[in-house]
Amino acid sequence: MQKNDFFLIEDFLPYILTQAAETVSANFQPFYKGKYGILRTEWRVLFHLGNFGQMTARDIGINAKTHKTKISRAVFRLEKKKYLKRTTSEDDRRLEFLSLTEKGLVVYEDLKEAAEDFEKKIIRNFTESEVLVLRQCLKKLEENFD
Amino acid sequence: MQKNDFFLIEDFLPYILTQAAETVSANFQPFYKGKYGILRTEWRVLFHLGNFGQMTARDIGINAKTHKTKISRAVFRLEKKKYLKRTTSEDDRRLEFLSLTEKGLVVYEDLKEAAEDFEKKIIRNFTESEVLVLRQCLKKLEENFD
DNA sequence: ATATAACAGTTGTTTTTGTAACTAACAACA
DNA sequence: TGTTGTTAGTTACAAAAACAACTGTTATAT
Repeated sequence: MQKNDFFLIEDFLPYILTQAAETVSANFQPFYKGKYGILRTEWRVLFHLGNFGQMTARDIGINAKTHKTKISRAVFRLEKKKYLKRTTSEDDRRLEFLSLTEKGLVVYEDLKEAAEDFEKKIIRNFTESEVLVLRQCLKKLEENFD
Repeated sequence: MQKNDFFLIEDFLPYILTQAAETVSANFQPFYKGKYGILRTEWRVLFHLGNFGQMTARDIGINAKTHKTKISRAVFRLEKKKYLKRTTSEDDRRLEFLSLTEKGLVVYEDLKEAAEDFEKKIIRNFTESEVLVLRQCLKKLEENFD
């Protein structure tokens, strides 16, 4: 029972999208995991705080589309490494304002450089227009599920 | 010490690429996990066999860039569900040829339909040219790390 | 032949994630 | 003021992934 089958897994967009993301992520990971022993979610929290300054776990979770338990654990580990500090809000004592310590800021600045270099490297064989379209497409993919 | 800082995590290509992949994957998952209780790696193995016919775990691993322990356990679970069968090679008794059972083929055909529909859905707001460039870019990203 | 290395696949252990239930604080409204 | 519901964040437990060590088999090379 051989089917007239035009479907190819290697052309299936969700598959090749995930493969590309996994390859890129696997190659970027050494910069933060290898050098500082932090996981991807910790990298994300670090970069949110480095980028936006003081934030609550809640807001990081919303912005990074990451579950609160994952954020909670990442915050705990970054705190243990003394990369961030917490301050309970006076207005609403459920909230904690998170911000980077001096030590965390140093790590962030270093990883920011690494990130910039890495990004340049992965698009070195792209035209400007390709980069623009790629960004546009990734944005549209997200919007499809809002 | 406020830095002159143009880096934005939300523009960082590895980040938005991963975010897009995670969003798309999370929305596709219900089709195989919800309906058949299989995990992503199991879906990949199923689709490799449905697509290419008989294969060894080794070759699936190479093609899908997936570690052999992950493949091994996915094969075990698909076998337990009677979706695939194994045949030890006569020539090299380390090798096992894997192929879908009738039952596995039925599941594959159903999920193939779902995949085709899903893909159409996620690129519904894309121009033809955008899809082409997106595919080209994802391919180039992979090639950067071969 | 036989020792050594390489390979396909599995198993055991640890680490990380997912999910649900929980605590503590606030909000809404009778 | 209660009482009920919602929210921010944590914790406990189960599921899955990562990593290393293992078994059995084949290849290589002396």
